[in-house]
Amino acid sequence: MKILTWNINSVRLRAPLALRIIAELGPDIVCLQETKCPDEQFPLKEFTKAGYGHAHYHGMKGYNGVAVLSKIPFHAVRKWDRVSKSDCRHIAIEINSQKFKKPVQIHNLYVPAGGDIPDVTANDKFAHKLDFVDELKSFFASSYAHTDPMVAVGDFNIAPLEHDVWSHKQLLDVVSHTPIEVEKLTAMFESVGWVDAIRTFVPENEKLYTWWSYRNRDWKISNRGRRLDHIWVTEPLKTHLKGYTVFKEARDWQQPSDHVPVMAEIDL
DNA sequence: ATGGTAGGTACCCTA
Repeated sequence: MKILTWNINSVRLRAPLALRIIAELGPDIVCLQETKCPDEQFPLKEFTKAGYGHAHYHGMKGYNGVAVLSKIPFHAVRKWDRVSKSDCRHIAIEINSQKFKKPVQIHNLYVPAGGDIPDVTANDKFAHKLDFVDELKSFFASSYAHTDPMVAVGDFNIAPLEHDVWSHKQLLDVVSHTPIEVEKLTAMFESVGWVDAIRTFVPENEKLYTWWSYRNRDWKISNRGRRLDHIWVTEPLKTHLKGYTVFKEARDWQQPSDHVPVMAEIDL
């Protein structure tokens, strides 16, 4: 089972790129963030034609939005408001697996970016981001057990490790890598004993990025990246992890997203 | 220290 996550930054503009990614990587389940698309305008037909006939999406006009597209059937579709906002950042599905007695929960998350100033009193968006991660921590801790088979993917907008950013020192005061954000994400990580699936394949002392700003003359030459996109699994799935892809070449395509697709292969 | 780009919407917001 291949599960792919990608911050697509407009699904209407980049559905053709999503189809190209699908053709090259062959994921079973595709989780998108920043679809920026109301549900009634979602380009479902293009994905259905490509074999992704099962869909669950939750979007709004202009901002945010998350979607799950799948080759295989799923059930128990859910969506949540977070931090008292209906801003389309958290949905989930369940799939049946022969390997586990319980269905596997798959959560698709778009954590708020948090604005520019890393100060909750000066910046409401930063406060909202921290509250959002706090709420996810409580949600996972109270809703699930460490023994539940689960996957959480998405744009978490936080690069927790020193080598998840191009310069740990220079980004300590930059939103996405501040100690308070890392502390909150770590608490969420511990809520149900998540495992960082991609870092089981790439050692922590190796640089790994999934996002490069649009605001660089040449993203590849400056290579000031961050690892903002994640795939986490719970302990029961850890020994079932078979491989990963960070599809960097998609950053070089025409009209790219600033995020690249991240995929994990899990024996389910 | 600064400003740089992109998408959606409506001429400014968020990233």
